[in-house]
Amino acid sequence: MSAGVPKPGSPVRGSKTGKPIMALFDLMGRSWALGIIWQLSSGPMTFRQLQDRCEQVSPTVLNKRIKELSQSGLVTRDDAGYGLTAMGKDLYQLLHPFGAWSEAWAKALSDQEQER
Amino acid sequence: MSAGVPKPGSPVRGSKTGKPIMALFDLMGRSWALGIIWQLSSGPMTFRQLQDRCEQVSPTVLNKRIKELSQSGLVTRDDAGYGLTAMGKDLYQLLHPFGAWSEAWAKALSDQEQER
DNA sequence: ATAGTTCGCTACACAAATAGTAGCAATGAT
DNA sequence: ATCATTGCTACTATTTGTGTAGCGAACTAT
Repeated sequence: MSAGVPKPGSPVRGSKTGKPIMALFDLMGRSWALGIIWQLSSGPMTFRQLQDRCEQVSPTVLNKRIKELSQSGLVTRDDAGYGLTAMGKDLYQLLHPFGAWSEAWAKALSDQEQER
Repeated sequence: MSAGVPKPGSPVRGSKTGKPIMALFDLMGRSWALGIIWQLSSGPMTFRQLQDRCEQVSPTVLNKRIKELSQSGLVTRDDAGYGLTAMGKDLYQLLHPFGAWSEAWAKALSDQEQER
């Protein structure tokens, strides 16, 4: 049922409507997609550097994600290597708060474990 | 390589370190996880209502996601049905801006298509 | 010129996740 | 007793991801 790269307006994995938010969720809901954007936020890097940063994600998937994210206008490649486009950086701005939130979430979960 | 429900501190799918942000990305990077939180933000609902809202996601996956999100402290169930916990609502606050962003993204992509 | 290194990536076999359909046990209303 | 609705579970088919090996091109050093 997958329809290739999630593109707003056309059906995507798990969504026949293609509502932009669903297309975005599909794109972000693929393995390592979020991680790749997260890592690239610290600046452009080579394929292999990116692979290392993403804890040895398989080249198969990395290449696939890169192609998808490129077609979605979030990632590009230039002399410096792979990096975020303006739109990609824009998305990262929304993603950034998740870092701090995840720390609080981690703490809440471990506290909750203590109680048991 | 999956390690069940992504839990900060322990290895997760695609991450051996278990850094909170990676655990969170793993959790969110599963099919329909984001969509479920998105839908539940509009209030509690039954299993089947949620399934309908999520465009007929298979019950297998929906049930799996619900269990994962419950264990992660983001979703609960009460008389009114399934709903977001306080922490879940908190996460949704971060997720909310993605709605508007995805619309802009959709527009940018279609404009880009016009140019070709 | 040649040998070595690093690069982006492809090929392939295996494992895991998801889709999609059918249907069951429990509950409540008629 | 019948029927509808609930939250699921079982099952198979397909898709997606993992993990390893290695190729061809580009660069570097000898």
